[in-house]
Amino acid sequence: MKRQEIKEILQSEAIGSTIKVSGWVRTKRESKNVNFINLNDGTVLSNLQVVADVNLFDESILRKINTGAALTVVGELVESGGQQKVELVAKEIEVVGEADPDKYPLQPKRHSLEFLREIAHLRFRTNTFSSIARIRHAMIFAVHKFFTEKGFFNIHTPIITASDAEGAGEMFQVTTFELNNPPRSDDGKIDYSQDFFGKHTGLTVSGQLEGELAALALSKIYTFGPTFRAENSNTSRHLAEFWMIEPEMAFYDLNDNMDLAEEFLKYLINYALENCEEDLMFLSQRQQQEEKNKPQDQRSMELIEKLKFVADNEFVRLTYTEAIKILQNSKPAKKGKFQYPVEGFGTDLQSEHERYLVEKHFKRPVILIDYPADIKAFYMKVNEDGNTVAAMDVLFPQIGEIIGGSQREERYDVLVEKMKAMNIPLEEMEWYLDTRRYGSVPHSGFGLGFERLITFVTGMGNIRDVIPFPRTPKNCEF
RNA sequence: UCCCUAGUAGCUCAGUUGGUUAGAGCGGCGGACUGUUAAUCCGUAGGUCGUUGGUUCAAGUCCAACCUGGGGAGCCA
Repeated sequence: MKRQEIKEILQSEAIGSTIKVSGWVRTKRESKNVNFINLNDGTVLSNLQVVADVNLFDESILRKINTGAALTVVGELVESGGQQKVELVAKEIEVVGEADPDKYPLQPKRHSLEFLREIAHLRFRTNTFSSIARIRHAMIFAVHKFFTEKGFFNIHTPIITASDAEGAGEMFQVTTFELNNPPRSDDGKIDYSQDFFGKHTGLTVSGQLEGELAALALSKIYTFGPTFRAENSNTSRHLAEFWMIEPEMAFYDLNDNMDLAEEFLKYLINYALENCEEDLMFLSQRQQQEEKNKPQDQRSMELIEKLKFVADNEFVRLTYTEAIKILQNSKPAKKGKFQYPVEGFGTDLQSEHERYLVEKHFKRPVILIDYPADIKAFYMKVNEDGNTVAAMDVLFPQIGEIIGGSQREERYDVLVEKMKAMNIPLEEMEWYLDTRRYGSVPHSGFGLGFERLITFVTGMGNIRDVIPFPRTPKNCEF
């Protein structure tokens, strides 16, 4: 007999049919004549209740049915008298894999997220993490679906790269040298010409520069790959290894870029609302339970309500200069409540400022554009005023910057001047500059931190809980 | 990396101004009861108090350093 998955069983509710299921025991409740076993196979949040008549099964089998054990059950699907619509009356039970109840770390009770992080290899077996895993998958699929429908091509940009000129962060080094005795040149410096690639290499911090090359031939491309930053960041929204989506479009200006970013985010959120309802409802209840003891004003908006709100409302778009004015005239500025004062043009906006704009002033996502040139990367297009660049940051409540992007500087002379001023080694970037030498066109793109998106969609408070195996400073378990 | 904070049973936590055998709930185990819903009730085992050093007659409690977690900041996605 072919195994059926719990998802299809609960959908079909084929009363009276004999079926075979396999899964892991969540809880077992013993009764005089029957045992109730909640079985979960991960295909869906809900469990299937298996009813085992104690007179039908040997004591030695029933003893092995503990939380965490794997079972295959053959039985008849019947209407249930309890909370669930259907249940499985077992005829045969095979204990496929035992789980010693004395040692199995997951108990039928609530665990802290911090504890579950320490047993990340088992946390998939909890409602919370299986829900997140399913939503994460749905979002991966939706990303590819969105871009495919829009005529974008997915490009695999390299994971090992020699260009560390992107300025996006510290790189992890890639080498085959013996670290205690690397080859050295006469002046005592490490001689990378003898390394595997014949030069100094590292893990990518961004696929953007390579993405631009593809976009300036294929018109619209996107990357979706792992990204590595060796920054010593210890926050709830940074990972050393994360997944980033970077679309790059030829003949797009900053407005086109903003339109795409907003449409993209709303598409993804709507996809989750339409396809992950049960998991979202569970996470919503979980969040409300967790925040029950918080004072009213510190509780977050109900998850599904929050997602609908973002999907249904236009993002606010304003320039950096306008934002500075709003901040300077704000209550916290006048009362000296900001830890970092807003000094006027040139001030780098701090988290507290971004949060004020998004959470207090506008109460919705904000796209900030036209930042001062000196606080942004070399490749961003210089605006006509000469002081600002065509950058855009999409700011979300709670998580802050979810997207960073810009229109790129397509003018060869302007770009070279900028690179010189910012000490970018031109000789290593000739391949990039070739795109500006031959058939250069206006183009734009942005980067979306995939885990930040998942953090927002699931309502989780820590980015380490939305990636199966988080890599952070001092943490590379599993 | 900086600031704040925490580390006591498998998990979540309590532990008084330093004072004798370190407690609870949940989970585990044993039993009772029972078409149950993280079942309920009774009983029971389980601890090098993060590590190292120091102060003291005496340290879970005070001091120092380190390790690890959490919150915030910076860097950013």
